[in-house]
Amino acid sequence: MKQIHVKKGETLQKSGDPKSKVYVVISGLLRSYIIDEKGKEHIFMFAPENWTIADSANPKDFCDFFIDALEDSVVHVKDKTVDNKNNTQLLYNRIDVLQKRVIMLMSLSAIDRYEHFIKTYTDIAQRVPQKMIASYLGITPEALSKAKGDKMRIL
Amino acid sequence: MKQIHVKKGETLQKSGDPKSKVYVVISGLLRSYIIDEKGKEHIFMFAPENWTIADSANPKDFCDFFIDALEDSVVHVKDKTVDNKNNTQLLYNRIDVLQKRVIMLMSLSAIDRYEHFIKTYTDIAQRVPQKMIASYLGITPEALSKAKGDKMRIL
DNA sequence: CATACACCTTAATGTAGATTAAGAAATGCA
DNA sequence: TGCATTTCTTAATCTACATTAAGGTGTATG
Repeated sequence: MKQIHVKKGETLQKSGDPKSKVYVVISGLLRSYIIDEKGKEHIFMFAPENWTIADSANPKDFCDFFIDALEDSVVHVKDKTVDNKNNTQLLYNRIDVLQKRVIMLMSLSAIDRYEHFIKTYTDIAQRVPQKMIASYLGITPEALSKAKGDKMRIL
Repeated sequence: MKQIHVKKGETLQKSGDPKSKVYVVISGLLRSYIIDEKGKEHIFMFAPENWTIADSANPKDFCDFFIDALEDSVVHVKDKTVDNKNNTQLLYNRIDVLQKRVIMLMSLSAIDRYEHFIKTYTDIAQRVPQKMIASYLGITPEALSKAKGDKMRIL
């Protein structure tokens, strides 16, 4: 298990890479995202300190995701085949987050998803540009800006 | 690990139930779904033979999901705390499916999600009413009906 | 058989969010 | 400090999907 330093903007993993690793963020901030057929980015998740970020859970598959650094970061790189007792709890946590994510995408409006995001990830929300939050929420930056503006005007 | 018989329409688990189980479908078909604040159903997943269906992965949390039978089914009911070696692979598989689901919700149109669903779950698609597929896709039955109609007319 | 019920379709209208474009503000860099 | 680049906002227009409502089909039930 080695520890590496990555500069802001540096890419750790590209979609299609054969071997994906598990990255444990010691300090800084990483993200994972896809690029769809239209060339549009969709951020899948952010990973600040003490979070784990990794690709499609199955170690034998190719990567779906790009993973890069949004801030200068220090990262532990682990091999997926390394399996320890605690691993199961980590997997449960990831499934839990994913389930909630799908539910939100299906049942909440963009602005509701935004507010939930702000509440749940206050810290992250202050550290990434708004357009990245929009990407995470599954909407365009313009739509988010407008939604926020509309909200303000009502209050 | 006990085996139970459930009739079509029977509910195995309700949102808010304190203890969630893991259900392994021996025969028949189950589904999990949520009911949002507006009372609208959103199907999270279908589980035909040999599939596992379970709630929010963390065993200590309350259930998010309703789980019921769409066909007369035979189901193994397992306790989540029962942990064996194979379990890890099952968790990886679930994470993989969830990841792909989120990606689809964010990057594909309703009709594209439908076609992907048909391709991936041909069997399921023939066994559940269309309105349930719509719910799984995150759209209304009307929208799905229209999208299909439009598609036919173009070809 | 008749009636009810669940499901599918079609159509009219409404709306959230996409797209495009332009300018303003913030940030990075020489 | 000044310039360049990225990010945010606003606004006009467009489109996918939601909502509502009505009618049609199949199937289970008295």
